[in-house]
Amino acid sequence: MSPVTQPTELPQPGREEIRIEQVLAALGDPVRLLYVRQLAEAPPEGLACGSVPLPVTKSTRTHHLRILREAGVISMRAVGTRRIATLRRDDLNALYPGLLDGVLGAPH
Amino acid sequence: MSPVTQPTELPQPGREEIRIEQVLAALGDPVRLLYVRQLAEAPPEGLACGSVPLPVTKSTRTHHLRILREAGVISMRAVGTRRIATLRRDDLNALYPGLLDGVLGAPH
DNA sequence: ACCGTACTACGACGTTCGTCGAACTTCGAC
DNA sequence: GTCGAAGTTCGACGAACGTCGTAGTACGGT
Repeated sequence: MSPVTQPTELPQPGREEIRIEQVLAALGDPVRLLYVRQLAEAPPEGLACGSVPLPVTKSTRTHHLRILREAGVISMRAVGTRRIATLRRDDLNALYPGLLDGVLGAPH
Repeated sequence: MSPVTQPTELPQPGREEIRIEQVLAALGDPVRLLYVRQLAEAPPEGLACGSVPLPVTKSTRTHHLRILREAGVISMRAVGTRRIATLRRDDLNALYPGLLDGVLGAPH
């Protein structure tokens, strides 16, 4: 069979579908903000989801990552059994210039 | 007696007490974001709370304004029976440069 | 003194949210 | 083929949230 490496991109909103309320609500949770902060300091081509330490269980982590993804804050692609996450910097900067830097620059 | 005009400032966090999670969560609600957007387009010296149209009742409005105030997003002072609200632009810009503009510049 | 306006306080309610554990899927390695 | 590692899904639970109506406070005007 031709098990060609699929698109592997998990469903996410296009740039024009991103809504500011959802982005802000997604970033408003301490666990998710912690995740985004660590993701922002990672190499440009992303990070395995599980490699970021979080004070919650696996299933709760999945829940939070989904909210970030559906809000348009992060992108996830499947690589083997892993998920690689990246910050959607370009989209966020284009839509809300300054927002991301303002959030990431806040007192840790 | 000396009914000197009191401080009239309602309790709010000092600049150094403002927490980014609270700010983002406060701005993440549609009703509150609507309020902040209208407040941002108002004259620099603020707006009477009740003069901003919102699709909720009085008591719900009070609730939301308190959340915005306690998060450090707005400032309120009493003038007669009215409350005048102002955006804490200086504090927010100093703490999270770019954030406020990013949020306010978002598609209406 | 009275009344109306502007707002706050207090329950109460239904809904959403964050959390978890257990069961399941998928993939890679041996 | 079997095992383990990485994630997801599915209830379930308590806590927090958004909403409302009623009652109460505080101030200004007449």
